[in-house]
Amino acid sequence: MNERRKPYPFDQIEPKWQAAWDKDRSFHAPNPSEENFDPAKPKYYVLDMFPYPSGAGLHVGHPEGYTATDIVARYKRLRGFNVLHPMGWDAFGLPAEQYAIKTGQHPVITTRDNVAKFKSQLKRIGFSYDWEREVNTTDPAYYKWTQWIFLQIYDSWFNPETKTAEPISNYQGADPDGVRLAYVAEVPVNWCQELGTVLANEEVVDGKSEVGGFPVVRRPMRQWMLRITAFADRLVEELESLDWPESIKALQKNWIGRSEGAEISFPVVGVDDNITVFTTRPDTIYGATYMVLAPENPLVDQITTEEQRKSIESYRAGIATKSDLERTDLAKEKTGAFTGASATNPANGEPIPIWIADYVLMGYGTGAIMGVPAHDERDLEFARQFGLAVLPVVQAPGKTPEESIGYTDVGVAINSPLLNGLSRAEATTRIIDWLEQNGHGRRDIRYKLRDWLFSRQRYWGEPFPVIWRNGKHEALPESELPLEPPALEDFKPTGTGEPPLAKAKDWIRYSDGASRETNTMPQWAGSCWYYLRFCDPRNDQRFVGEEPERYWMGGGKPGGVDLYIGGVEHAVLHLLYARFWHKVLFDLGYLSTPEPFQRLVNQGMILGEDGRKMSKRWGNVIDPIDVIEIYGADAFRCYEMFMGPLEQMKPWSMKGVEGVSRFLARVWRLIMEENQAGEWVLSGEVQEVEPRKSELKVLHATIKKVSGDIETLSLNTAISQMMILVNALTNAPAKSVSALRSLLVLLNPFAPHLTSELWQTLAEKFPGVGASITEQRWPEHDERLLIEDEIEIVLQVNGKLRDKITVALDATDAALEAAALANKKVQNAVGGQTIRKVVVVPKKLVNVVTG
RNA sequence: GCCGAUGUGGCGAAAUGGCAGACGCAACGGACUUAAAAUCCGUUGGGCUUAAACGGCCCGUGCCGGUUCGAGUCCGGCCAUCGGCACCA
Repeated sequence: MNERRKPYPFDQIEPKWQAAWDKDRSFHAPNPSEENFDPAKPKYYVLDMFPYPSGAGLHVGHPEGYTATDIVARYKRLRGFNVLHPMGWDAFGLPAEQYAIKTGQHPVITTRDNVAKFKSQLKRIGFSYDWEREVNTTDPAYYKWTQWIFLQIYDSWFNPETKTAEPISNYQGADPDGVRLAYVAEVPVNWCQELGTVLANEEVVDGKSEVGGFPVVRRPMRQWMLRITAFADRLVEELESLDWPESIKALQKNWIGRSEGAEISFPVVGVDDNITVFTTRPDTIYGATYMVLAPENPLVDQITTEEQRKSIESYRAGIATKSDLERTDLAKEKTGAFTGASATNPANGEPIPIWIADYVLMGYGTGAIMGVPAHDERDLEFARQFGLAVLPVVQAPGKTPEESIGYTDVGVAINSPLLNGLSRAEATTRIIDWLEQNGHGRRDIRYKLRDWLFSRQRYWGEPFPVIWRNGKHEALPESELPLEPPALEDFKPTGTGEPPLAKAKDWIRYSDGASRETNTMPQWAGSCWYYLRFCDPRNDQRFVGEEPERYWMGGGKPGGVDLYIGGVEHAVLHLLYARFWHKVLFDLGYLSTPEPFQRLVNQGMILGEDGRKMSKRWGNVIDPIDVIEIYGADAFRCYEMFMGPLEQMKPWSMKGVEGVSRFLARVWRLIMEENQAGEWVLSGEVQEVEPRKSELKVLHATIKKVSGDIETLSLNTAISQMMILVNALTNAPAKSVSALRSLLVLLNPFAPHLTSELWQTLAEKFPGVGASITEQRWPEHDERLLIEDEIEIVLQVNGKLRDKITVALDATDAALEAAALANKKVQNAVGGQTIRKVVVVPKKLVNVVTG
């Protein structure tokens, strides 16, 4: 392979400037108490979702979001902001541990190597991170505070009166352990045998583990849970004020799944017990013709009659062997079994049979429903399957309205004695009031969201700062943090559900009979608060100092992280968990804003050149470092932004990279030329002259467009506009130093190395240019220069373009109309038709309407 | 089924209700060169008309309809693709 001639010497200038930025601490953001802190500067916090440093290194998806934030960070600095733009490592997790199991190499070592690799790769792209703020979730100095935050959660409860988290010491009830925000419960959990651990609902996709795609089964286990459900309402409501994509808001709302309705009690005939159901349609109670319990519902044992016991037991046994996937298969027929018992419909006193069926889930509502075939498709299907009573709905064929149930075509209820004549909304209110007054039920809200299963049976995670004494848990004293995991030879999961840490007998022993918790926290723990640590990463007294927190998170309106960019895959995982922790810490008085991330943007996935998802399987994976070798980091950055809208999914194109690389080379040759010896020197065409009028116009149009486009993250069109400018300047006989100065500052956030080098070269010959490009001010556009004295007017007949004419800027409407009517092409198009109307849009067009 | 996003040239894509296709890729033609690469200049949505050029005309933003002097853009109804949720009562 012969050496490809480089379009400009990026291989020399890129390492040079990266080293210079490091040496000069160019991108260090001082905190309020530090020297060089300028209180006059507004703050801007721009954050990337920090990566898991895998052994494979960066792929092209990482730098997409990172480049966008880097452009914004550099732009805001030039605009005079104090910019917080940090990077760190989310380094606990399965791959490092699995690698350890395979090779025996400790995850600390693998993590260190992988971080070093990631960091050197990120540096090669020229990101302007403040590396002095680097954090690593696996660093004891970091997870000390993860453990500390867990203890704050453990020591809190949710006060339903104030709807906030409060210290457990405020709790007046008898059983504080029953209300803690972190608690232990024996619950059916998602157990993954292959991974040897339990998983959160959010980590299970289609009955398989999100990591690895291994089967997941339901199994009751004692686990640590976080009471995220207490915050369900606030997590939904407070989404409203956030500048997030609607799709992400919808995903979170959907996941939380709030539904309003009522709880209704049905007395069981002949047994001193009630079956409580949750329904969103209490107004349909008159149509309830049977009840269904989930097969796992403990009430089943109490109410089943002797004759039916056998058939109930065999049905339950059949269900138990089924996976969640089989159970929830929508295509299958309804199954169920009769308990022999019946219940009384509280609304009309009618006895109705009680069944069990697997279409009713123990995990939602009360694990029991009232069957209303007239209103619910699933109930109807079940009733038909088993020949249960189905009340005809309004105007069913062959039925008179008198025999029917439901709402008439004018929307009022019939054959529902308490509700007749009411609208659906009125009927719902009326029936709930009636149920409440008569002790049959109450208004209720239910959520799909479950409490967060927070413990894992893995080695490579934060140990819980908890000890057990006489079967009861208690907090480890704060002075003993960080609690480091024991040194282990064998990291393997035990396979039984007992955590690997249980093998470290010495470590477990705490003191006089007390022992340590052996579960570890899930990977999400460290990422729940890293954005806070970035504000004050070296503080060893507090998880974040009050002043830095107030400045970076509280300052400005409305506060929080000003811009957060990352992948959509975290919509219901990281982004929900972090909001939850943030709210707890906010309630406890540690934070100044109720929400962590004010503006969120998701970058779209980059596909392979073949339009498929990049994967080893298709052989279409692009390695960013390979691209940088050939085209340089600036071309790589610009191409990733030029591909298309940031949020959109789009395929990679090497030809596209080449096009952008050509553009950067044109910028280079605008200022540089090769001398006889083949060295690049300042071009003789660069002169201290005023730009021509046409150049000034396109320059100022570019300043305006690029500034606006960076604010809205329309980075592809910002680059287009700079291409237009460069094309215009290339055609100019003399290259004006002042125009080049502006161009370089505009392009600097996108191509920082190239512009830094060119700036330096310019400044050597023309001292007025100014020392360092990173210390320049962003140019302002002059609206007056954009105004033309002659403008083009579009002439239309009936909305169709017929001609264009050039007129003076100050031409009156009447003059425009006259010019249009005098135009030959307009006259041709009008023909003999009468002119009904002439629409004149000043400075734009004239539309002649005939009729 | 429900929720959300997206449909524009050969391709990636642009267009505050006002010239559809900016910018880039690819393709084609030209300049430079012994030649190639690189670079520079030009053409490029489809069709019809014309011997050719100039010009002229028609069609065109997933489909059907509506609002408007004017719709890629707004409204209503469909279709397709992608993503999420899903016997959630």
